[in-house]
Amino acid sequence: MPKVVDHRVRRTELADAVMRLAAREGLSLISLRYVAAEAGVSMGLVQHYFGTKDEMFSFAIQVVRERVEQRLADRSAQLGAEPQPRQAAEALLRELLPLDDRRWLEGHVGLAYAAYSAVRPDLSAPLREQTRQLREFLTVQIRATRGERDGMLPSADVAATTLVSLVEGLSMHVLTGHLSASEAVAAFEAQLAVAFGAAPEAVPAKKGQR
Amino acid sequence: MPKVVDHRVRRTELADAVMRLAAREGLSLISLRYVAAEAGVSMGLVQHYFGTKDEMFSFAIQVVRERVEQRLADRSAQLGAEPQPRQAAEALLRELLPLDDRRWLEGHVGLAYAAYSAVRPDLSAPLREQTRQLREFLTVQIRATRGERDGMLPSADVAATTLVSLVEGLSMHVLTGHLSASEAVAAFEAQLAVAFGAAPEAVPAKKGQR
DNA sequence: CAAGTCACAATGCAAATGCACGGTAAAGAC
DNA sequence: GTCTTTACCGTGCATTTGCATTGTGACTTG
Repeated sequence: MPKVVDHRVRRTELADAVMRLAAREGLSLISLRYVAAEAGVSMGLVQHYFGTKDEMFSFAIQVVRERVEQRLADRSAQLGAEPQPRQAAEALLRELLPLDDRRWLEGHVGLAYAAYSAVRPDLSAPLREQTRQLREFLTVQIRATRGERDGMLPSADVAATTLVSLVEGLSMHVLTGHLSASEAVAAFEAQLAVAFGAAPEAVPAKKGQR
Repeated sequence: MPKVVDHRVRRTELADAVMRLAAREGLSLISLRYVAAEAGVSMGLVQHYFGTKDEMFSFAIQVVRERVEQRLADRSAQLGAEPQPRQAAEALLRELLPLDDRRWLEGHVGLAYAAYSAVRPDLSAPLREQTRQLREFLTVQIRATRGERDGMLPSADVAATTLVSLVEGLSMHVLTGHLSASEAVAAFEAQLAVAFGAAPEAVPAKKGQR
């Protein structure tokens, strides 16, 4: 074997270029040459590591998914062994909102891919599994918190579904400029209180405009 | 003037072809020739009515927006002059969920355009205004319903923001196959009850799987 | 009927696209 | 040393792209 090159590393570098372009200019005008230019390499190299454009795209979306998963795992570990259910749920979901540059970029990529994979369902299968797990986790956390009485509150799995979908919708509205980050956070926090039936703890109602 | 042709009509026919393609195959591979073929016309005709591809796209998104607005207006009129606030809110928001073929198609187009316009903010400005109005309307409805005591409920505008974003997120998850329509409806209904602080009215918890 | 205007068709074209392919150099195997 | 494998480059190519341009027939107006 000649020059030792870790394929995964190189491919990930290229996937990074893809993501930058997807976030900055949109998925549509991503070409092999454009990716090569963005990554600062030759086009032959891109071809060397990805036989086809679709393969490159699939890999890139997989990288995004793994990163999100990693971030969630990190955040989870950071909470310790026996975190309070509500704190855990809040931490994980908040991690999905586009509240800083990195997550804003990832959100854009995610949005682009959501539209893309709405047409190519094969690509969205792993992502689907990921959100399913998240929903399941939330259901458990919610159930653990309010075992006693869940009066007229929605059932735990409905509450979990609502939280996940709400975060998705809020993210989308932030990314498209329909909402400011602080508005999104306010709505999210309020919903968290609803789902866990927890203390109102004086929602500050700080509403920064755009 | 020779042959009388209503430009708006022809352009809308073409926009319909664009929307069908966007929903079926995605925005990315829409070409002028492809649109022409889908509409069953020559490519010269497409060029005749749209000077440029971007112009065609802008027009198509505008049509989608106007249709949604029209549907909301119709639904609103259908409710009579003095509808109950909660009924009105439910009807309008439910109109936005992809619960039948037509709205499923429109949802796909909307998702594609959301991703597209996340990169071209100029196109998303009118759409932004539209959701702003919807949010405002909901705020009024919510405030009207629970004037008396709004104990630990989130403030009316936060509740409105939450509803709109939730519907958006639920739609997205339905369109990408993460949720079934009935799951989405269940979550939506539950949230409506939260926002309006209304009767639990026995959420049937019917959860059809995908 | 002459003239002008407009709807639409057909072709052309430069640019960009994804990909195939051959070449080169370097690093290990022997 | 030779040989083989691999990383990477460069070019070529058929296809597709958006758009310009020119042509043609139908219709209205004078």
